[in-house]
Amino acid sequence: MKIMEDKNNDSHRLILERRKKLDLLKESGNNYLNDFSGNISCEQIRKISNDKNIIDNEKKKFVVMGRMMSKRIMGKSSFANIKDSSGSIQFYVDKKKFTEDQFKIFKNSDIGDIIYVEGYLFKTKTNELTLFAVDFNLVTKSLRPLPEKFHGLSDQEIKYRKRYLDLICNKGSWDTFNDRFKIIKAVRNYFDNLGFIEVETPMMQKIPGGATAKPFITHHNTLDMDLYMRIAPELYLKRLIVGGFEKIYEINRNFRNEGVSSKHNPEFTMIEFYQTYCNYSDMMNITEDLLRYVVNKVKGVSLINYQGQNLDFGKPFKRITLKESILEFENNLTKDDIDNIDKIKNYCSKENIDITKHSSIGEIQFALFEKIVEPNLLDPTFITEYPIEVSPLARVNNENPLIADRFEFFIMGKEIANGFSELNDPDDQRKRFENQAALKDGGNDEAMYFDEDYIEALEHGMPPTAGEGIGIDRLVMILTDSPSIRDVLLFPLMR
RNA sequence: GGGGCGUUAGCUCAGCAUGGUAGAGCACCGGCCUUUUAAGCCGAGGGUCAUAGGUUCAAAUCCUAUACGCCCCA
Repeated sequence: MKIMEDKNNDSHRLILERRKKLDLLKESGNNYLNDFSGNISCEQIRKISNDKNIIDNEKKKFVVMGRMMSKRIMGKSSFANIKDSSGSIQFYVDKKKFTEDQFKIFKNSDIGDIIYVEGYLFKTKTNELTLFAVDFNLVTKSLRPLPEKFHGLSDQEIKYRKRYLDLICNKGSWDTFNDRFKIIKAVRNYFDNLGFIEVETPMMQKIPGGATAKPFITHHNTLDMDLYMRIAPELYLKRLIVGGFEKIYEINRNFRNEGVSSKHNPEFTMIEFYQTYCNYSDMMNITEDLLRYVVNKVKGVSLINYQGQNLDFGKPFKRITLKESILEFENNLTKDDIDNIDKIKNYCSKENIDITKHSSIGEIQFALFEKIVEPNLLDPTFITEYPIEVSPLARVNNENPLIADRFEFFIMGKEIANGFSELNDPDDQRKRFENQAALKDGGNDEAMYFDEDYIEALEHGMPPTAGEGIGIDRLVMILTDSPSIRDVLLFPLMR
């Protein structure tokens, strides 16, 4: 671990050097200034500079504020760069044009300081747009040196732990997070435009439901009761459907007490949305339309590249059933084999697929799918016809009682979304919960809890509804070409 | 849980196979420098080589354990 503890001399010396400069500023009452206004962003300046009358016009002065990122002093003339959230611009300091005090402040300023620059625009010999400074001030002293200017910050651990440094130094990281929030905004826009209402449901739940996952447990002192951090908002959102809402969504955090990997963080962001008088097929259409909208909104094109693989969101997404997908990726199995419990078990043991926790054929088919198909689903693909046993909240199919009206959606081998026609038969839901409770008693700590209160809500009548959850972090990974979920979480969990 | 890789100056990295006084660039400090842009030139400072043991006359280097991180597998 390379976390700075300031116990060595070099770090101390660099900070002391800057503290001395801060003391000088304090003496002149010039430290930690506030009350600035009238500044303009670097991006705005670049736009304005297209007007030829602005260049070399000493009467047109602009104020820029931001962080000083580089500094080149050459005796009487100096160049430096200032960066704000919109970009950066070079400024020029002519020693003769500054008072002695002004130049002293400039000379004593360090890379990383927050500064104020006022000046007019001109172009250098190399045609770079530059602000000719007529005034300069140090607004906020930076007491610690920034990482190296050319290579930036590359220590993965410090990038995650001290994200602010990563954001200052690495344009790529900045752009990724900028895109992340554009994506979330585009998703919201999409549903708002369709007349969906954004709602909020509990993060702390007495009974964690809506997914098969291990929850985090916490405790309320005054009430002396244990509570769970939610693993999904699903059962509360469906209570709202019972209550009369017809189109709702929630974008928020879920918490799952599971392993940490490049695809999993204990807290992650999901959107769940529900619409009455719809089925799972409508949800697939919405998903396809939504992704096309978001990709175009954020990237401006429908063809993107993820880790070397081209992904075309413009063409129709593939739709295939779970069993068909197994046959597609495994030539040694026939359609009949998949439905034959002995043959499929035999195959799994040969392929080292762990099915010790599973007994029913549906569970084994699902395990087989996860192992041999899922990692190979590179292009955007819907998988349909999920076994009923692994879909305890989904409506049973009319023709085939062994499958649910459900789909999952994959890109680049990652599960991005899961949606289905909602199970609104309270008696069927009770049986499904009973099965889950039995699994839990049997030692499966990811199985669902029995939620009597939710059954009661269904007994009041939930209109036919379809719903879906989309993993926002994974979607952001795809759209920002990020290999790890930690690259799209501002502050990923670190030990 | 198993395996592989990594941790050296504030930052980016050499050095380690074959043990022998700790290196560079950036940053910082001093000097020179009027259109630079990874500015340049001269000079100076800055290290418990992740931690703890071990082997050895001698360990950043070899061995063991631990911590933290990254990747792969379960």
